Amino acid sequence: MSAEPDASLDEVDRQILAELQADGRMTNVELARRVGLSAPPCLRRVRRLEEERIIRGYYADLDPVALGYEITFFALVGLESQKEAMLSAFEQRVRAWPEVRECHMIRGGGDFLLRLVARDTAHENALTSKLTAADEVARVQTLQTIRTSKDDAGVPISV
Amino acid sequence: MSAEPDASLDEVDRQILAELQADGRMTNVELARRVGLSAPPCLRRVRRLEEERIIRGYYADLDPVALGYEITFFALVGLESQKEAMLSAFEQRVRAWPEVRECHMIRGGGDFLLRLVARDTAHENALTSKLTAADEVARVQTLQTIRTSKDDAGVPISV
DNA sequence: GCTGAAAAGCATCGCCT
DNA sequence: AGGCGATGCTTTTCAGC
Repeated sequence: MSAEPDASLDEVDRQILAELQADGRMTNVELARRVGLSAPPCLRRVRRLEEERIIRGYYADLDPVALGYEITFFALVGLESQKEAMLSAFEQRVRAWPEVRECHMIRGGGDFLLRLVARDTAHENALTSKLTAADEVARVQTLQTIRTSKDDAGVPISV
Repeated sequence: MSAEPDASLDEVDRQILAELQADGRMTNVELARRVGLSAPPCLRRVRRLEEERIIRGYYADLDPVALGYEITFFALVGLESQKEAMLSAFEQRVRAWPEVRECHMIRGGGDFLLRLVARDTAHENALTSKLTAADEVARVQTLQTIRTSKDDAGVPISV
């Protein structure tokens, strides 16, 4: 499923990826200028990177507060058992909750780390209760974010 | 610092945000068609949303593995004290580490949740050691991701 | 605050190096 | 592989509703 047959990325490809990671709406002409190519070969490289799923998509980064989500929090969730059926059942359950934005299974058995958003404290409490009440769930520890000093998407790119 | 004077987003604005959150490279003509506007007013709305920092930017979503980062992990870091000077010192320290992609202060005093990427296990161990060795740090618990079943950027948008 | 036309700029193709 | 030139869209501005 993941992208790299040989991961044949030369320096120009890495520069393209770094530029598009920083500004995904840049025009191809501007991108070409920055990496020192003319427009057509630059576009061909971008298309190849998209086809090989090295570029997985382009997203607008929105202010959660402007959209009514005052709270971002994480939850460490421990399940009743680490049987695969139960792990999958939990994953399927939270997949359907729009407030759960990320769900990561953690090494060590039966634990998940979730990232959630909530409109306010009442909404946050309701979500925590809904997690605690789920059949598969044994314990929930919420980690409420009170300040975020760094929030970079993606990965570092050394060009 | 955050964006909303009145958060005057009508239904069309929300639709625009939902579309651009899903595909940040969509042309303005296509966006206008989807939200039922002609191109010029649609572009004006997008510009307004950008100026008010409701749209904070656009980025390409890249495959970490293709760029050589096999491992994503989280770290729960407890500091020696919760004095503001020590909290800031820790934040400044990790701001300079490119492998630390997110740094969130957690309610309850002196704890941080970090998201990090590493090229391999050796790199991950080195990062964990570097965290443990930092002056401000009392304890580090790494939460290694073994499978991610949901990884949605942004927030849910009810149109 | 929208529409429609027009100018400028961009994406993209075919061909050449 | 990269560059050039041509074509059809897209973006962007501006007048008018």
